[in-house]
Amino acid sequence: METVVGIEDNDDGKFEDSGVDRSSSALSSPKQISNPIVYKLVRVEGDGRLVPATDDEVMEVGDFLEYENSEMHVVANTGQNLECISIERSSSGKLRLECSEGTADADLGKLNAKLQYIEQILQKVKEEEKQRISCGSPVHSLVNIDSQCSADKFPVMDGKVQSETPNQEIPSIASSLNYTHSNQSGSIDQCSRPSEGGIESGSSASAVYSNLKPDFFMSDGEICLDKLSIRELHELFKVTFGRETTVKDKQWLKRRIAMSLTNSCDVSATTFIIKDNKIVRKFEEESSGNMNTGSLISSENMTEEEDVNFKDLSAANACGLDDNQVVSETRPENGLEDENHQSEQRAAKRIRRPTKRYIEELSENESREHNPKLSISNKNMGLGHVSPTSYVRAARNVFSEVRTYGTRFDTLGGSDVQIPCVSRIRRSHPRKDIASLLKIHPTGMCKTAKLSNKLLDHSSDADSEIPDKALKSRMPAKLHQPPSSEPVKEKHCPAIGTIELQQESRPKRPEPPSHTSDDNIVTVPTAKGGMRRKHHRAWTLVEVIKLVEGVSRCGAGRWSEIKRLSFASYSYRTSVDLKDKWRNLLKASFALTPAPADEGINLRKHGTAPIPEKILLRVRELAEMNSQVPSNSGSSKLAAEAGRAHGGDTSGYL
DNA sequence: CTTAGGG
DNA sequence: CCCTAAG
Repeated sequence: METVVGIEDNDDGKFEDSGVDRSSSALSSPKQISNPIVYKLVRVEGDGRLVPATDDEVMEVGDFLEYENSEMHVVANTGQNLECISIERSSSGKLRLECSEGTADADLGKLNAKLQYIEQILQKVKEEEKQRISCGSPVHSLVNIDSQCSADKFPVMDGKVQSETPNQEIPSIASSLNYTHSNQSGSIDQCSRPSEGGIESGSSASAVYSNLKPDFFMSDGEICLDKLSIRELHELFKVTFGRETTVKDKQWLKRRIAMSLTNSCDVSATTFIIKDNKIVRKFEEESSGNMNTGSLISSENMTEEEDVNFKDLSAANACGLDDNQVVSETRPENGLEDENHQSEQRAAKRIRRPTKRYIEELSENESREHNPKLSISNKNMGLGHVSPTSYVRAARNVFSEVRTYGTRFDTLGGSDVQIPCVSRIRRSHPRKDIASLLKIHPTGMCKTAKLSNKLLDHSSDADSEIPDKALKSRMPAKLHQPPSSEPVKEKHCPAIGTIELQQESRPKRPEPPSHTSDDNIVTVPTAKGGMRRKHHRAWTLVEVIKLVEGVSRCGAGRWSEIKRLSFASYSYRTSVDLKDKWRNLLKASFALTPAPADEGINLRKHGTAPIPEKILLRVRELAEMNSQVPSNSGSSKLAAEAGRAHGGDTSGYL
């Protein structure tokens, strides 16, 4: 949480130096790609802070990533190391802090022991996998990943353990993360790291497992936990959480354990997998209960993409759950089980689904803490026990629009709870609750929001691979990508916007200035008393061009079509946005050309000539075409110009 | 849900 | 941009 705050601080840093950011991301991206963990693209600021990559960023890197993906297996090792390092660097400070804060030494010791144990298990598994791989199983890629992950994890997991683990490279940070994670979902860094690891391991492990014994996995998964006696569950709980529990509720224990295992970083996940698939399975069922997960797991021949998806899903679920749990748990540190229980339930509720608006708000605010208010959003959700399905559903609903690949990325990001990524959903309606949340902590909420996002994303992803996504095809992207949540861009990181701009503009030409980077988020007081945020995302030249192109192709008025065709990659920019922008363009184009001879002149007039005249001309042309009424009585001007435009160079453009 | 228009 | 009405 605290870490999150730090991110928030970034605001100042709008990354004007997007160039730098980009470069960094680009550099890391390939490697990242190789690593499942790395998936999340993160921009490292000068401070060393990690900023979640935006969709745009992801897109940019996307090519890279995709490319890499094909080959990544080989590279993976190197990539991971690098990534780890980078992460470490950036986040280490925070992480450590948390660590210190975190669990008691005793707990740590236990954890370490557990981790070691897990590690051993993992080793075995790896070996098995390798053998399998050598045999030529398709899983190969997965295996590699897994091994890598495990390696990372280990070091990370036990800072103490380091000596034992071969990888000393990995900083103690990881360990701190893990612990922290279990105790608190804390800083972004932590979250991202652990979650990633966890996800990765989990997915990989699961994948592997599936290869080995698909059937078993499928059928038994849950059962194992069920079979455990309460005492055993307690034992497991103890190991997992480093403390004993008096709770007798088997269900609760199972849930708890499963969740923690899944979530918890590498170690837990790994252990989990290795020891009992069941647990994992269980977790999945409970959390996601999705066919998707199951199917993915079950399929032996998973493609990389699928794997990725799977990972994402698991990660998302895990993360979400974890966070929730963590939060709930942490608070009630009193240790009363009852409290924990309650908190857990609450968490579950929370996860279920914040309103879009809510989410957005959260991301922006970055409220560092989960507010109790979150529960409000949850209100809607059914209480009782959380059914996995409900989660999914909620998520889906919320993100229906968002769910582009970007969303998926989010999922990854989701794994990192910390990263502020909220997928931005525009049309959500503001809610009072939200408003209150916002007011409360600008900083906080990130986690929650993220979590929710993750969940949502995942769920959505899981549910579907939505055609759109598929179309877009950014499957790979999804892998690499992180996080991105758009919301982040706008709100948290101005940088994102900048980046985006760069991306787009880069190809053609840098846009003027200001724009991009700033997301002006202005909160406007509503009569109701709620605050509504206006996020402003400057239109880049590229976007404008795309829009014009789309209009030319589909015709004005078919915004949804245009959106699908030309703005698939832009999760923000709704059809309404397109419409609005077009309206503005029309206005501009008319205004612009009042005088026929002045193309050059137009420019001169306003120092700011964001939109090239050619485009405006083109716009005018299109407008005319649309209207098909050159003879508009109303605007002679328009007509005249239009005519001129036609004759002129305009047509050539685009 | 998608459009269109107003604010 | 946001919001709302209308198809």
